[in-house]
Amino acid sequence: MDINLIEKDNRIILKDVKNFEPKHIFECGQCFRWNREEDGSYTGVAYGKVLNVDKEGNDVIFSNTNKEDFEKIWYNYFDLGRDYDEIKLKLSKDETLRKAIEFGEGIRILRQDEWEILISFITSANNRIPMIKRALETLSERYGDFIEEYNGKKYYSFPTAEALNHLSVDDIKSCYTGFRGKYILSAANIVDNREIDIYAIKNVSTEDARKDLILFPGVGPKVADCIMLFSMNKPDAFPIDVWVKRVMEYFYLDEDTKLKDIQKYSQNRFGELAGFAQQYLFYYARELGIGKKK
DNA sequence: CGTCAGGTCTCTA
DNA sequence: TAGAGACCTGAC
Repeated sequence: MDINLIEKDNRIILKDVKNFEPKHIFECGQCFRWNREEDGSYTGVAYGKVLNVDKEGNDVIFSNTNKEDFEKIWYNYFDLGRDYDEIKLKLSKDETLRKAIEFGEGIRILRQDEWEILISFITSANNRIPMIKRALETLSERYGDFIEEYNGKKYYSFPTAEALNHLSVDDIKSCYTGFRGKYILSAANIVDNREIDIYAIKNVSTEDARKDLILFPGVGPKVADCIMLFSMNKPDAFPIDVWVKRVMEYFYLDEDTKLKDIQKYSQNRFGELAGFAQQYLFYYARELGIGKKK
């Protein structure tokens, strides 16, 4: 995407940006450490930096940053090199997706850190979003590094595998992780001891990456697909959570379709763009409560 | 008080 | 190989 950017006063302004809506990006279920401010902007931490993102008209404003970090971190993080017009055009041939895309037109898939996403989605299993956020924030406050205070709030980086590997299960459980604490510690152990190189998995095929990820305890097919989609640039991954299951059954399939059959159907129907379809459908389903039983 | 939430693990047939 | 139960925790 062509970027027309202005740098001033510790800000980067991207002029006339299409396919970029902070609410859609930060609330489509892919990230847990971005929070809405009173003015409607979002502040979050990624790659050890604090950033505030806002939109004014068609301009996107990144505050608390500079051109160097924009080029080094944020351009890639926000997937700004990808042509979302083309993706939307292809997916819009499907009538349900056309509506979902219209609804979440500003979604982009973030390119997040593999380790952080591994732990984040292990934490997400059978959990609620506010609880997941609280657990990850607590882990960061206690075991990450203090970065800076921004608008009166203190921000911490996500703890490293090494930092977590030094802890006991009870330390990790006391961060509201519940029964997932043992999985988190185990993942820290595996990554810190380099039994699995979490940063090399993206280099193998989606099918092989899924097999590698499932070796981590607490990682099943759904969490593996989240990790691949949200941190490994594998857009053919299609995580099926309760919302996606509901929306797929509601629009495309019978009730009580088995996960494996939904997986097959989606892969077949959406192919290389399945992950993007998943994001539009998830946001559409969750915001509208589609298929939710009373 | 049960139920349930961004699933996965364990055990059984 | 498939299906049932258990599982931290807290909000309803």
